[in-house]
Amino acid sequence: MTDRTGRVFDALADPNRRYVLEALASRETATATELAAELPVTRQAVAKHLAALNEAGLVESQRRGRETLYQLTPAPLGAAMDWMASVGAEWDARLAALRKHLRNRRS
Amino acid sequence: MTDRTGRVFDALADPNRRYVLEALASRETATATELAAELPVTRQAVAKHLAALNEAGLVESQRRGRETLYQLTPAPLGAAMDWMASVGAEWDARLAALRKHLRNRRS
DNA sequence: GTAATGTGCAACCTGTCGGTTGCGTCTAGT
DNA sequence: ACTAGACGCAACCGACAGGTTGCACATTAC
Repeated sequence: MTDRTGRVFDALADPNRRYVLEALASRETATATELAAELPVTRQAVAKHLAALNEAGLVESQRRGRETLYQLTPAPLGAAMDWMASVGAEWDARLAALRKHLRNRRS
Repeated sequence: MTDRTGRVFDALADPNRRYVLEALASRETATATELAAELPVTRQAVAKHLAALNEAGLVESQRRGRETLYQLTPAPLGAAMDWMASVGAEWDARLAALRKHLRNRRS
């Protein structure tokens, strides 16, 4: 798996970061101060989270005047989902093989 | 989102833990000492990771004699994927609406 | 021009996480 | 019975992540 996918999971591991993603998903765009108003942490904490999300490629920033707007970029979610799906699928295949094997032995 | 999904992301955030999952996906079953042999850490470290994975519902343990076998339980991955899919989908919908709005304004 | 608003940066604190070491226990082999 | 292998538990440690405070800088409003 690529290292980028690792950073996605790392970004998703924090509850506040997940809330930020949900908020951005329903909002088109938002500033750090706006998001901080809905969370029990300071603006700087939110700014750090946004930096982490940006590092993971989940968010893009765009400065307009004195405020910087953040916007969701959900593409890396796909790669992460692919990894999970592959792990699950491989295991499912093993399980199916095992079941078949047991059925054959029993008969 | 349920708190259980949060623990899944938390579990997936560590590279060694992801390696353990991959190993279990290709192996049906494995012990902590076996897995530790393939990783640059001690058995106890792997045991802690397996405990975390178990806490997240991604792994089940089963003691047989003097060794405990670990086995993948990929079900919680589904819930985590659902969360990601919903965030991505909501954003996609917003983006589509924005595109339509822009196209209407331009015409 | 000046005050207010919004940011970014840096230092600092604290808890937790990943990891190790040490030890006691249980099971399997001989 | 005794030794070796596999565990679990607990204490300990270093590093880093999340958070706060303080401050300087840029941009808007009056």
